[in-house]
Amino acid sequence: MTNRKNSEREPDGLRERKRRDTHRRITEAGLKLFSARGFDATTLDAIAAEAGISRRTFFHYFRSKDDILLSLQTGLGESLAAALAERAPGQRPIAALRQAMHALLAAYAPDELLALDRLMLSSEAVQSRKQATYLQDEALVFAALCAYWPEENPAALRLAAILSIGITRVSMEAWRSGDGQRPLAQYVDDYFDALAGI
Amino acid sequence: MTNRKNSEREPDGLRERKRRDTHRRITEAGLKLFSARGFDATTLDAIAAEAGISRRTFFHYFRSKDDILLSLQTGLGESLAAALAERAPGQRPIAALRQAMHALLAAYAPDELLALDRLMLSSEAVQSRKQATYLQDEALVFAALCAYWPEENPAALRLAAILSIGITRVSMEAWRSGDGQRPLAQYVDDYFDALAGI
DNA sequence: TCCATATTTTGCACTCAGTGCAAAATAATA
DNA sequence: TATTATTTTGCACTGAGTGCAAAATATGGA
Repeated sequence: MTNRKNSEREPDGLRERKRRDTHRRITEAGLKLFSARGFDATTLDAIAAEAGISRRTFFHYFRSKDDILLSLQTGLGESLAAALAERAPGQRPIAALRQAMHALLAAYAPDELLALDRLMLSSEAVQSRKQATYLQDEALVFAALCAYWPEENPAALRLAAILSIGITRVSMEAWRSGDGQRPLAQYVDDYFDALAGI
Repeated sequence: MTNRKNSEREPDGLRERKRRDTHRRITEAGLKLFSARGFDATTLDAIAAEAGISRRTFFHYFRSKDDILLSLQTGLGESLAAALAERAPGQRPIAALRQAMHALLAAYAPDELLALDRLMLSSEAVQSRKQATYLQDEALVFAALCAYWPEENPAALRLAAILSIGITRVSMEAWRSGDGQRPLAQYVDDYFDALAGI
């Protein structure tokens, strides 16, 4: 503990490079085996072997088998909260959220997302944990909204947060079941438009 | 398979009575031990012993340890959907949902709910699965809304479903962290009122 | 280059959840 | 009571995940 200056830095010694590499190899091994045999039928022994490490070492990189998939989830809440920083002055929360979501969508890589989503569907536990992360995303968005619109009614901001995450969720769902024909952004707009007629 | 007329009936022979009793004993044993030692520290062996059955028999009653707690969850989606049948003619979906939630709330037993909720908090897996059930509730409410308001824009009904479940969630949260001082129904009203100012 | 130290990897032994199978115990029925 | 259906149990097994301590490897300085 004499070494390592209170973290923060991203050192680039052999150690860190190897660590990142091992992490990547485990992820790749997991994805490869999951898609080949399914999540449940893939044992940690198989993943460790494929990644060229011991079973025990796996747990120094991931807390559980689930986490291989879950760690690939993009931090929706964080991203949305960050994108809110670009709001226009005087803009209403909902309008700002709509704009923030469009900004995010531009950065998405559709095909990988679809494939990952399908993999997650194959394990009940993973699926549950994934859905639970939506609530955390919602909390992050709510916090950001409170910070940026301190004069608004918190209850209304809470609802705005619920809606933004909910719209993301159902838009992705609609987009996925339409196999990505229409662009994701259009579904998002449909839902935001529907908000007026509620 | 010559017996049992395609289920539906709730026979009351010795077999069924014993079965129900065992189920109840397992639940009670689980709750007792969970609150005494915590969820994770309670083994299935301990639960089986406390309930007076063998470990193997446990799995004829529950699919997993989690399910002891999860099976106690009230079917929010089903109840809400059912309560929507009482809607007034010409009433808007949101107004009907608000009314339906009030009808439900009247039937709730606060203290048990609070205790159960706290137990669920103690296991990550249980918590995730519980939160995942919200999405199923949402789907049920959405289906009911579509059935009752076929002329409305489905996207708007989807948002209404999202909001109704979301409001339930955050109301319970606020109520729980306020330790049940204000009645749950007031939180619900606060959120529905806030809807106007979004 | 070699040494002392910090970190990572590994093996081993263990606990516990959950499953498949077949035999034993118990209830229903005739 | 005898036959049949259902439930309970024991046993042996797989696989996830953990604690511990020793072995292997990287780092930084002399």
